[in-house]
Amino acid sequence: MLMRLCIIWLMTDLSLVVRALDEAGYRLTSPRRALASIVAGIDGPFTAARVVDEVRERGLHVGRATVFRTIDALERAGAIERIDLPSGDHAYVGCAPAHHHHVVCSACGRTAEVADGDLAALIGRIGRRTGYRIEDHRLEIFGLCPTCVATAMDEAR
Amino acid sequence: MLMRLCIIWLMTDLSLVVRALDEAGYRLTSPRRALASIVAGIDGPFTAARVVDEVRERGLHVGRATVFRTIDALERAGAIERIDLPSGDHAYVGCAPAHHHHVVCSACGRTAEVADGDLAALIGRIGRRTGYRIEDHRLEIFGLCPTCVATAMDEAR
DNA sequence: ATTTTTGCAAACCTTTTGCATGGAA
DNA sequence: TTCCATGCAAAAGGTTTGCAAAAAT
Repeated sequence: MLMRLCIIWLMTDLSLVVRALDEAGYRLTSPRRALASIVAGIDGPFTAARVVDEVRERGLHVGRATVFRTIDALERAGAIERIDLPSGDHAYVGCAPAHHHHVVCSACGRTAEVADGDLAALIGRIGRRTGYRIEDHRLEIFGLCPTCVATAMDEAR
Repeated sequence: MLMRLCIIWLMTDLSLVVRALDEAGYRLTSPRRALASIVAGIDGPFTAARVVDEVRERGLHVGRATVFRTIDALERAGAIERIDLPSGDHAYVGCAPAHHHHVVCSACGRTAEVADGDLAALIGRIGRRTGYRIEDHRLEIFGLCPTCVATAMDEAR
């Protein structure tokens, strides 16, 4: 079992999510508030299916289409950002105004910071070398956090 | 002159794809050869749907399932690599044996390969700093290729 | 009052799977 | 001859859309 480690942005805060929707001109309806709350309460990357499940588990009256439409609205509003998991699934992460990169182990929840300066320099160098005017990039890292490495070693014995 | 150069290039690429399949222990069937030819002939990233279209346009007798199974085989054999476009579509690009990354032009789809040296150093540094045992990584870069930058400038007058 | 949003269901699109047949090694 | 691979069709997911009713502004 390979555990995943992804670079994500700062954890989501409910009020930030709602405000982003509001400021982007979206009406603040109760389904949207409910979904904002769900999204803000999920730690780490989440899929649309995960949100749909959460809706069902909480016994909320929110349709599947509304989940997708709201996720779309949240993305347009800049409250969440889509990432692509190695499995190919589309996932989303909350995103705060400041772009501080974190490393998070989705298994145990431990986080570590990644210095962004090096990556920015690397991207800049690549742009210069290839002649491309680079507008966006994604870096995904996969591996084992220290604790999980130890656990894996124990289990392998 | 230019045409001949093109043909030679395509054939070389095709043989690489077929050889990769062979060396990975896959049987060389005629559907696989046909699909290898299609994949080798596509310039830039391609989706499974694109391959299915190409099969239909050439009037080939190859089922949809075989397209997906062969793309999977090609990926396992290391002949192609999956990238995720900003649109969320799954696409594939042909790739040389060595580990590397691509820069994808968001306007025309041209790709350029990126030397991995610096990134490997960066990943190593992240691993050392965070204590994570990093097992894999993916870097995708999007921007405008030199040609499209020029075009954009022209259009902006 | 006007415009947006919602839930529902059905449509759509991509990808996978079961199975009998056909082909490669 | 022995598996592996194929085509077909059906299923399985994931996402979008049409529409009338409901809610926000």
